[in-house]
Amino acid sequence: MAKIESDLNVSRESTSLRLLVENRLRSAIGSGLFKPGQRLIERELCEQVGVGRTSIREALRQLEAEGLVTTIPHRGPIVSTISVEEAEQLYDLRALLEGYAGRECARLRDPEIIGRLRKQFIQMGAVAGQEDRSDLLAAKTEFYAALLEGCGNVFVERFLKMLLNRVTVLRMTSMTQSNRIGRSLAEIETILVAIEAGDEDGAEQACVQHIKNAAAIALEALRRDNP
Amino acid sequence: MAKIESDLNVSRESTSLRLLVENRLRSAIGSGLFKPGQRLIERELCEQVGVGRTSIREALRQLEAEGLVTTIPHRGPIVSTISVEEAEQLYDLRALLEGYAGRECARLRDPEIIGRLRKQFIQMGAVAGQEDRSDLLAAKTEFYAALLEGCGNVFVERFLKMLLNRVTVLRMTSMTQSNRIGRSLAEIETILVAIEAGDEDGAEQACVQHIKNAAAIALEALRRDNP
DNA sequence: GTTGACCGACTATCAGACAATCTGTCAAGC
DNA sequence: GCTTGACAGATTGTCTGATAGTCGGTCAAC
Repeated sequence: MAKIESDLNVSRESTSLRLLVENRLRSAIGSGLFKPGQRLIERELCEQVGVGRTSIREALRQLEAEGLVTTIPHRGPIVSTISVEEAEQLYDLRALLEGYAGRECARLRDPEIIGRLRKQFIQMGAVAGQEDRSDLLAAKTEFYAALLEGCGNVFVERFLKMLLNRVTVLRMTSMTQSNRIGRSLAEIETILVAIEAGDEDGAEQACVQHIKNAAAIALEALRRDNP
Repeated sequence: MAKIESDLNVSRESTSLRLLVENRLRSAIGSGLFKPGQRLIERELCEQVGVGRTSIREALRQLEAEGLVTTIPHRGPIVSTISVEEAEQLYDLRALLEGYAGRECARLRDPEIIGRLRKQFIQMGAVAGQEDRSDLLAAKTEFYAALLEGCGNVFVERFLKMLLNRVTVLRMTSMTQSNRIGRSLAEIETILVAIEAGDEDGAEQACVQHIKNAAAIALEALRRDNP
């Protein structure tokens, strides 16, 4: 339905330098270039990104609203750290929301969404053996994106995206455990099968269980690092 | 635990003019002074609030992140409108999150939280007969605040606050229906009783039902106005 | 070891300026 | 009459420079 439009969108969203800065900083934090706790000094960011202070500041406000950075008054912004308690709460909420998303996906059974889910699942299986995990992470991200879209609730989608941004760092650690990959794939297949079958309860359960397992790994790693 | 600290906090949060502006604008929108769809012209806001453009803009970015205002590129920010579909989704998510909050309150049974809930419930009963509904609204807001805090999950709390900001306008319309007050009070009592009894399922159910009822009224009113 | 003054590093905020872009209008042309 | 194109006004997007306030650390004095 929106395909024609998007084809005409040559570079219509190039508007707003702020959004570019925002995404740049977001990915810099997500990729670990900026580490949790690190100070983000406005002038340095100006030089690094090559824009004025105004754009930097407004982008930082946005990230602050998302919880990705924390601004200490008269001290400046830092990359948000996450305590073990917060991580637990974050995963609890994620389980709740993703369970809901899975249930709704199973209820609605949008063919396009299911196609995207299956495609990414196959892709994940294909790249699971690679040494470099970035392809796997990309496929998993796409899988989640389809799941969130499929629930048909823009608020759930937005909130889950915010949560996902916050856990990206933790997710990397929980992914590196190679013995987890096999089980993770199996869990995702369970989700997929339940959605395709329209099994609402099963899809919800599978999503919740998947998050709980990922949470257990991530939290253990976090507890080990931050005692 | 935090009581001593908060007593010493003379005016420590007076820092950051931006936050003041933010809350000012938030309440202006919430109270209906700025109506949905209305344009918010930066310079006018500068004059009205009495601060520079920087502060206005950064506060607007924050509100934009919360979904309270929408910025149209090169046109400027407007107070967010809400379609019927979005309102439905918003209430669905609210039911999910508040159900969780109620369940967790019942599980944790923090005496301080329960005290606050009961106090606000009594207060609501006391002012329910008043012509002016602002006292009732205030008590209800406090009740919710205690409920959110009591769930012990900062993310749930933050998200629900954002959702509540978005529905405040709708809530006013659903509140004005005076025949709803009695039932609303009864529903809240059900929630309170279940929490006090530690009945997790009951608390969740009661919260969800309460939201669903409120949603039905609000959505009907919305459909009537925006066909 | 504590107190107090001082300095440097930043942020917080403001004011002014210029370019880019959207909107509406109004006349010209078919 | 309807479309097209040009033009002006309004507003944002962005940058720059400047001032004041605040935090953290240092270092001497008591």
